[in-house]
Amino acid sequence: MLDKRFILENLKAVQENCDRRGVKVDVARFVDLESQRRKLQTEVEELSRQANLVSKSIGQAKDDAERNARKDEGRRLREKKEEIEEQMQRLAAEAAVIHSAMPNMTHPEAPVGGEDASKELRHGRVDVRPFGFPVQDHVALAEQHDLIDFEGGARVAGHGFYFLKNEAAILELALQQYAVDFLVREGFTPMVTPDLARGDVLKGIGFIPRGPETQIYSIENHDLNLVATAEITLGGLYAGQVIEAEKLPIKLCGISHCFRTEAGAAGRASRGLYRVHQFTKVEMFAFTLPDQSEDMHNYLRDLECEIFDGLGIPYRVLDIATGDLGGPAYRKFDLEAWMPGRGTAGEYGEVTSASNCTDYQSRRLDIRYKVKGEKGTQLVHTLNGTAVAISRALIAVLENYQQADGSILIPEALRKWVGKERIGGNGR
RNA sequence: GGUUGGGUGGCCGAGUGGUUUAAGGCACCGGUCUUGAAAACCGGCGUGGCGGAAACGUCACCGGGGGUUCGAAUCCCUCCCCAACCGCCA
Repeated sequence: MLDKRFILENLKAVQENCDRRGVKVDVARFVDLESQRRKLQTEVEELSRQANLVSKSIGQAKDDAERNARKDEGRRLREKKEEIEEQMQRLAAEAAVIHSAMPNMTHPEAPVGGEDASKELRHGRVDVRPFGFPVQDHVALAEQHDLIDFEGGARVAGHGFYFLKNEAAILELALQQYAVDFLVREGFTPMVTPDLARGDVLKGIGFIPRGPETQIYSIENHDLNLVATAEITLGGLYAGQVIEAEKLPIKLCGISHCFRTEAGAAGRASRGLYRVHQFTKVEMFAFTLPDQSEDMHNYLRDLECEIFDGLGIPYRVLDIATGDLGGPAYRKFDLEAWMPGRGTAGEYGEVTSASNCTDYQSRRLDIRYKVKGEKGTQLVHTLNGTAVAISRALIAVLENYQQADGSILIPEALRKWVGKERIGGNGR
């Protein structure tokens, strides 16, 4: 959520921001409703003040007649107040709908435009090179080496689910180990998080559970939902808390399963593991002081680069355009890894993203910090970034490390956890 | 799933209809004392909205919502959450 006062004082800038981000919101209408509501609020407060005076005077009434007269007066004031409060609530309800639709403000350097306007910032350490033999996609490779059972997944849970088998199962664990090991050395606190969370936590982070457009699986008869990312639980961890400023920044690394209905996403370039209903992810999350968040954002992006450099996978970094930002993000960087088997001649596919959500999430979740010796509390900034989304990373590993003989090398960095250097060929 | 007890300021915690203007403590801030620090003592100290240049004024807030009343942290209804124990269970 944006700060209401900020919206009132910056109507034009907020409207322009919504337009740039392709969100249809009538900011002027919100300002109008909110101004009216505030006027009524003042009236209500004046009536409350009078009613309080009447209440206090009752003890001093000299007889029953006077006492009763004052009670009548008090009742009259209360009824009038309730009437105005009702109007106020109608205004507030309409304003709240507009308010919650407003996206975060945007970093001034974020490229303006739709998806195609996203700007490439740089490439990874490893170059994309021709293979010199016909490449296979990860589905074919997995079939050849008996690594993934899509049919079995479908039988048990439907399309979009799968069993990882053999080296793929080991690689899932190895990728987690690799990412967590790396992040712990960077000072992140490792956490295995709940895979379910309450509706309020989802909403605070910016997900909409149980709507017609929802991407979230919900549990029947409970206010619980399967999380789409550990961002939800890590952000929710500090909901309603006040953090001492000297403890910031807090850097957390969460391991969770992620569940997404992917409603409406069928039929696109989503073969095999690319777009699935469940996957495992190692997520980075940070709480910072407001003036730390931009540096933290760059840091998270650079860590993502280091992780993929370490795996030896080519990638590019995108500064995501305004029209393609989610609601809470002030700025977002994506890493797209080279997937040689994707499309007709290989394509980049999104593998991580890092967002600076400034105070947009913390305002709704009520996460504040307090500076020792200073009065009051302020909202923290929150950031999140993918360390490794296993399913997509697996695609990149399998496809980039395939060899002319059909075998697949294990990336050097993962060998100590996989315990071998090659799938197929001489290795098996 | 069952039973019981709980939810009050940054934290702990008192408080069963009107000096609650939310006691007291911790933490924090200022001061006295001290070479310095600690301790002790004195004073200050919740959050948010609105008005105001400010001093200040005013309203709201005791898990959420609703109700009773001139007046609710306190009484009633309802929902949520937390803890402990029991049952079941990897």
